[in-house]
Amino acid sequence: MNKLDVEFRSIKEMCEIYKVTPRTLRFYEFKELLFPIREGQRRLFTRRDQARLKLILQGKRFGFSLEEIRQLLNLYDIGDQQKTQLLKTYELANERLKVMINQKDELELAIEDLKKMLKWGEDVLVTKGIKSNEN
Amino acid sequence: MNKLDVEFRSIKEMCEIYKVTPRTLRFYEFKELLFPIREGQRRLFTRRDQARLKLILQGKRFGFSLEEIRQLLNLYDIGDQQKTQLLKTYELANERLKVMINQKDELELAIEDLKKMLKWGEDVLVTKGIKSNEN
DNA sequence: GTAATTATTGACGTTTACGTTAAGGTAAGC
DNA sequence: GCTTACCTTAACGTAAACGTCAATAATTAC
Repeated sequence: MNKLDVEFRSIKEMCEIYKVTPRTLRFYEFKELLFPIREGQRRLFTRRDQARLKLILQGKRFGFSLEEIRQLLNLYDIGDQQKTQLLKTYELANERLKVMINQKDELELAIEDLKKMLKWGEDVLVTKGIKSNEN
Repeated sequence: MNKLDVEFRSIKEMCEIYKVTPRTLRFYEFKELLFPIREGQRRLFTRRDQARLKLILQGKRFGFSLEEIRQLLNLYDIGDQQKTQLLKTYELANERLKVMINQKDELELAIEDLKKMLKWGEDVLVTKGIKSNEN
């Protein structure tokens, strides 16, 4: 009966553990990303919901939209998935990876450009005696 | 009288040259990023507007918001700027650079994680005979 | 002189991922 | 019996950066 390994969690517990707001969890349920069961009115989040939430948060880090994440979550509900669907999901993730790598390259370029601009701006500031050139 | 070096440009010309929509240019004017003059009703974009637009598009690449860009544009209108303001602008750009570098690091981490997930997904697909392991 | 082109202002619509009240239900503690 | 804590649904609000009409005007082409 360990608090760290219970079957169900209240919305509050979920919020504390995963650093999200109640609104967020309800929103994810509304969007069919989570499927908490009910005890009367109240939501009880299962282990499955917790696993899914972890993946949702991961997915957000990857820049997936919630809708994309919803699709990706099917990758973890394999039993009832058709092969085609599964493969499609895999490919979706692959495409996202490409996008992310492009983003990274773009970002690196932008960083370089901004660095140049800063150097220029620094020169201007130094010339105008607003900033010293030490450091 | 070269088309490549005229004093004023119509909104249409601007759109073609800089790959933006009329709405965008009007929006930038509304937001006080551009200051086209008027010939009757019509807007005429000056060289200054063009220079500013280039910087706006650059700024967007850097992930600046339009409001931040509006402030940064003051860096190029130096004559009437107070030193304090100028330095502040410089520092704003510097902070943005830090943010961008953080973003890049985050993105690189996310890419690595996604790669791992893809590898795992690939294994699953291969195991299930949905995908071959060649390539 | 009329159609086509290009322009204008105005204003509501779009997207995403929630935030923010409002108004109330339920259970525990004292 | 009352407070307090926690929960619920419903529904409008928010941000950014424009998109997308609508209605109208001026210019140009033929």
